[in-house]
Amino acid sequence: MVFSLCPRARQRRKDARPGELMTAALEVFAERGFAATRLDEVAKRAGVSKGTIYLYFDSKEALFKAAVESAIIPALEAGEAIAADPAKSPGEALREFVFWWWEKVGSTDIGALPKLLVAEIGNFPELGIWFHENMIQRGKRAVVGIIARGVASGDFRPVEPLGVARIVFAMMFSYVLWRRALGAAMPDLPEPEDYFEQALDLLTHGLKRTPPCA
Amino acid sequence: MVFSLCPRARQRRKDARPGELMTAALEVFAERGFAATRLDEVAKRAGVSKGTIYLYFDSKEALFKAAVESAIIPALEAGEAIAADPAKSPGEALREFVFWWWEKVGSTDIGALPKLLVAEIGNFPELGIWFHENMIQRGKRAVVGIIARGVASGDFRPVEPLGVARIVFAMMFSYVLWRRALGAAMPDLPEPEDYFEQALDLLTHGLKRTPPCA
Amino acid sequence: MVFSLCPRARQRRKDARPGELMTAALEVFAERGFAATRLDEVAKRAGVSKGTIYLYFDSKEALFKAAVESAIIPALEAGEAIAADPAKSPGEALREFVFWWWEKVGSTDIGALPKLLVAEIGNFPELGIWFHENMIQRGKRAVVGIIARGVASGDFRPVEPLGVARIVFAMMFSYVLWRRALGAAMPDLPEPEDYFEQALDLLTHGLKRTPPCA
Amino acid sequence: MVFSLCPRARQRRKDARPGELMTAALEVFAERGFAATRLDEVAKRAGVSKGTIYLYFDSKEALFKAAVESAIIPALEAGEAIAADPAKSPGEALREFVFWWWEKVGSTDIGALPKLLVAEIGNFPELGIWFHENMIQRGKRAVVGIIARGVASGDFRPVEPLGVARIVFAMMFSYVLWRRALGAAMPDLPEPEDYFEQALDLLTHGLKRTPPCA
DNA sequence: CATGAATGAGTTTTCATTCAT
DNA sequence: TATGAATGAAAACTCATTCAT
Repeated sequence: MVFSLCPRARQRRKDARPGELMTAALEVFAERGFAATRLDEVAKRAGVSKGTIYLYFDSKEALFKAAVESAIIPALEAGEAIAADPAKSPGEALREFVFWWWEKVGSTDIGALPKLLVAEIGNFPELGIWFHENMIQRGKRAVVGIIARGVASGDFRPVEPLGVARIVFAMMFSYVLWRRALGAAMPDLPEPEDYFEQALDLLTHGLKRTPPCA
Repeated sequence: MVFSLCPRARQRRKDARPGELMTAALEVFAERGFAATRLDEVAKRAGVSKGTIYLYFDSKEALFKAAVESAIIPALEAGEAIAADPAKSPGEALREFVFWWWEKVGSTDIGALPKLLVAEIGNFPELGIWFHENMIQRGKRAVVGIIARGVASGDFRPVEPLGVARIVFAMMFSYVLWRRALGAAMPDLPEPEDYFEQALDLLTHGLKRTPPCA
Repeated sequence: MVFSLCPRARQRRKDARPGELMTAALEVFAERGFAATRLDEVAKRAGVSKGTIYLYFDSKEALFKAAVESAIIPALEAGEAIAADPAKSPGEALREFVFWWWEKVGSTDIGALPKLLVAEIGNFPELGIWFHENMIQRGKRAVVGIIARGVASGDFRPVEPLGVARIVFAMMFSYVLWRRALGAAMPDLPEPEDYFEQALDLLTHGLKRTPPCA
Repeated sequence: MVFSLCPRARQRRKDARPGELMTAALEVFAERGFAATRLDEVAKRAGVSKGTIYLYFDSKEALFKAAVESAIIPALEAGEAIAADPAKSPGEALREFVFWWWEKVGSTDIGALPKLLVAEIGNFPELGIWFHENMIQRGKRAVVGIIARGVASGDFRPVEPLGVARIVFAMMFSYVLWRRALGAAMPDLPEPEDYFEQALDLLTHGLKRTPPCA
């Protein structure tokens, strides 16, 4: 058997195609936004011709929505798995949540969604509502659970759990945007481990020096 | 021929036109993104006809850049004024910085820039570099100064000032994006005062309960 | 004043444009059918660029419907005027109706509709219903009135008026189609006056020789 | 490998394919017109895949022409048989011709041709010439023969035979178009027997009441 | 032979840009 | 200056035609 030097012009991969197209599309949409994305470019990245897209999707908008959902669905499923493990201390659980999120969400395909969302929400308002209800709310609930447990156990000060969740999300949301959107322009952006470690430390111990006991 | 009843009106109008156009443009660009923005819509919001735009700007891109700069310049000028007032305690100075930023930047026209930046950086990479160098770096330097002073004075723990600045910016950046982009979809978004107050409190005192002195 | 040798590239004739476009469109649609008509061709015949069409019509289909209606409406109005003049003998009234129809309908722009209708009814069924109700029914009613009057007065045999109307319409419908569609292929097609004269004579007196009175 | 249980089926199928395709094609072409017809639809109606069409026909146009001819050829052959039977009275012969035409032409696949012809003559002028020469002329000659015989025998008034043939064809042509094109929109269209009976009666005896012999 | 996924030329449609008024 | 009708290049979309299986 020999290796084909030139890839076959016409491949036949009906089953794999939609996924390939959605992956390529999500990439370009996240890079350029919906309106600035040319289907030619998506087709090129998926290694097919423009017309092929229309075998699987009715329109550019349909492709956009399918691509977004295809990234969201595994995130949703992953979200189900975030069970606050009661064996862990609340501080440990929070740390695990953040690192789990980065590994399974922020650093994967799904991590392209926040940028896309911010950019396109003005043009696809229903996308924002969907995203908020299904992703943000759900994530916050997980964090709120952890914090509330910590407050109840006396590990944490009597803080407002939702307020803490907002800060945690601000930190994750910002990092993924900075990395995805401003990556090239921000050479001083730290590695995720360092960033999250440092941020969690600050969040945990605060800025203020604890006065020595008298 | 008839006499104009108000001969100065047109003159005044003429001088104000570029500004009016840039304001309207920034609004629409921030809402829809560069590619999805129609000059028809910008013209309509500015109350002029589409052709008029071309009397003042060479192209859609020129208008975009002018609109962005017109929002950035006052922000830059305002930035100059953030002198860390040595009379204030570091904690107080940080709080003042955050609220000043919201009042003078986040809640004004300039607050549209982060969304625009996130959305368009893929299409206008130079915009990202410019923005990072002129806005983010400068802002961070101000915060770093405050934190370093606090650490030196013993008010703060010996934290890494740049790391703190990142958290502070994450909090501001996220809030302005949530408000601008997700506003309609997030009915539970708190008022800025509450959000920043709560976040600063957390940042200052941390989550962890301080154990009572033995 | 001199005559402009080259027509101005950019004319400004907002009020006249829709009509010009619809006229050109009806022409091409009638020639080629809806699907085979290219908007480029319509634009060329109307002396504008392709984009101009979209200033006045939302889509090719909208242009099609507007063009059809614009031809139908004057026909409808003309139809209102067909009052069976009671001063005329029924034979005379029938003759006048047929010639009026040819002059005001068959030989005008409206005469393109039957061909268009036959060709496009499979793709635009609602067009057929509209056409039948508004044009065919109305025309038949006029003829039925004339025939019924003739039967009542004893000028005509006791025929079924609707059956006669069908024959009269068959004759008009066929002629207009033959002339419009097959014109080039049927060099022996008679002039309308001769055709209708001959047809009316046949219809009036029949084929059968009247036996001489005994 | 399995044995085919019915080894001849495929063979028989293969021979029948072109005919099945042409029948399906004529149907769709007559419904939608040439340009609006999708080969996908033709294939579906013929129960094969789109690619199969190209095993038998070089192009859409070739399929169109073949489908048209396949309907025309039996009509031509049938036409040869219309010998004016001298045993019949001219009135009887005319009546037989019309009913023969309906049964063998108008109500069969061939009856789709007039609609197709009217619709596509602008795009296929040669089709019009062919159709006129081979179908219309030939049919008219048959009718002209009958009428001339009737005039010569004194059964008919001394009418112009070609003029009569035109009326007879107008009646047949209109009916087949109305039925095929406007069928759904014209619920009051009479049955062919009634229509032709009534029309022939009118044509034979005329509208005018014959004055009683003095 | 038959299939139907893939292609790409050809159309429709959009909209930044121009320019006669 | 200001207007907005007109333009035409560019992008979305369709579908006859091809070809690997």
